[in-house]
Amino acid sequence: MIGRKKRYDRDTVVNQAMGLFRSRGFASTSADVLVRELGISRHSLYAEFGSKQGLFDAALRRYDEVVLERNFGPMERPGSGLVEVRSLLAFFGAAHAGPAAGRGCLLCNTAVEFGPDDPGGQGFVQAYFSRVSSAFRVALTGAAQRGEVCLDVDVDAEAALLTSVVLGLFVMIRAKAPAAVIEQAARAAVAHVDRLEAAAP
Amino acid sequence: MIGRKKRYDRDTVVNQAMGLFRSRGFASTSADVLVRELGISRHSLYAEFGSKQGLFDAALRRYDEVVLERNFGPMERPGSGLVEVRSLLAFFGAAHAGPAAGRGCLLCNTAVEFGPDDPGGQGFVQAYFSRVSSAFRVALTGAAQRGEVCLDVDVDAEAALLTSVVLGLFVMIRAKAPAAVIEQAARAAVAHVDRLEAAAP
DNA sequence: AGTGTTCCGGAACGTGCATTCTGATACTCT
DNA sequence: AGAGTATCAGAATGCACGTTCCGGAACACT
Repeated sequence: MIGRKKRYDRDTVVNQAMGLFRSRGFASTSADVLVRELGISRHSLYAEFGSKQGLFDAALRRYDEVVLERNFGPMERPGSGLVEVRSLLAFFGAAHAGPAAGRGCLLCNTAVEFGPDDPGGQGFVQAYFSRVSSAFRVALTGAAQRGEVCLDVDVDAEAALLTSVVLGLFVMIRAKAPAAVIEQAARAAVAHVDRLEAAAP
Repeated sequence: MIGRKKRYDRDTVVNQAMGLFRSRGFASTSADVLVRELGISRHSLYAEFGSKQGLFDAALRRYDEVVLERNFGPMERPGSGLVEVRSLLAFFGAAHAGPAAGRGCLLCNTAVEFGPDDPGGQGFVQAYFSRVSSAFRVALTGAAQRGEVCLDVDVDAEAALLTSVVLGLFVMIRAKAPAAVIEQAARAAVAHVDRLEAAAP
């Protein structure tokens, strides 16, 4: 390797871009803003990522690897069950007060911003829906196998319902809906999960 | 009234603008597109609405008056109950195949596009959250008073949960998530409402 | 030190945007 | 018909955007 040292760190740049896109959306995060906030030169941005879209793709991938992994990973691992589901719902129910307030979920925001058009042609949004609903399915299937829930529970349908609930929570967290509504929704979702438990263990 | 006749109809313009903003979002619906699609001259657009934002405000108000009224109005009327709730959920569960496919809900989309920033300073998004959650609350309260549901049901929490569910459905309808997930989510939500019914009538 | 390569800061380019302006057109009223 | 007014179609304006280009600066190697 010859030449001048990079004054930026790729990982840091992608992480910060992830935060900017999450707060402001893709369209209204201008190249100017990116250069100003990321501490990377305009030239390097294009050399490293090709385009604003390229950086966005990298940010989406990173979001999947880091944030979705942290949130949904526990449900995806074998042996997961209702504990993990409840924990996730409680976490999102409190997220209106944390760093996600006014930002929501990057992938949910992207799904709405781009609508049916795929951003970047790599299927991030569809993979997102698939990952979230699968995570719930895995956890509920595990719970069913261990007898944690009634046998007549429709795992697929319940997983889809919980997917819808968390997407709705993301919308409300993003738009700063009243904290009470967010908290109550999460609490009622936990109560719903409780009701899936087998009556007689 | 003196002078040339308008060649546009204000109501039609607002309705069509509502559709465009719903499909493409605010930012990426350019003034060019509006002029081309609405059959209104550029000059008249600004004379009538002041700005693109002014037209957007009118579209949001119209959406509230027409679409929200049609969908959530039945639940808001006194005497509503579980029938109206179930009917709404079933309707949204089938919306992925209708004209809303790839478009979702204008106000949900706006909530995500603008995030915590109010579009137009008239509180449309917060009023939206309030209206949706209230509609569910009214219907559930009515159901409780008529003994349709168990007395120990937390009406506020259930209303918040259903709000979250429909917002999530809107996201999935907008981004064309798999039809099965949307249908299952709505079906499980209906089943959840069924379970609120009093065991012994 | 000198040379080649890589990166930086910022200017420059072309495009598309929201908005305003201009001359022509179509209508109402006398 | 003629005068006056409101609307129309499209050009013009000014700005912000994504992207490219350029001269200088910093590093690795001889």
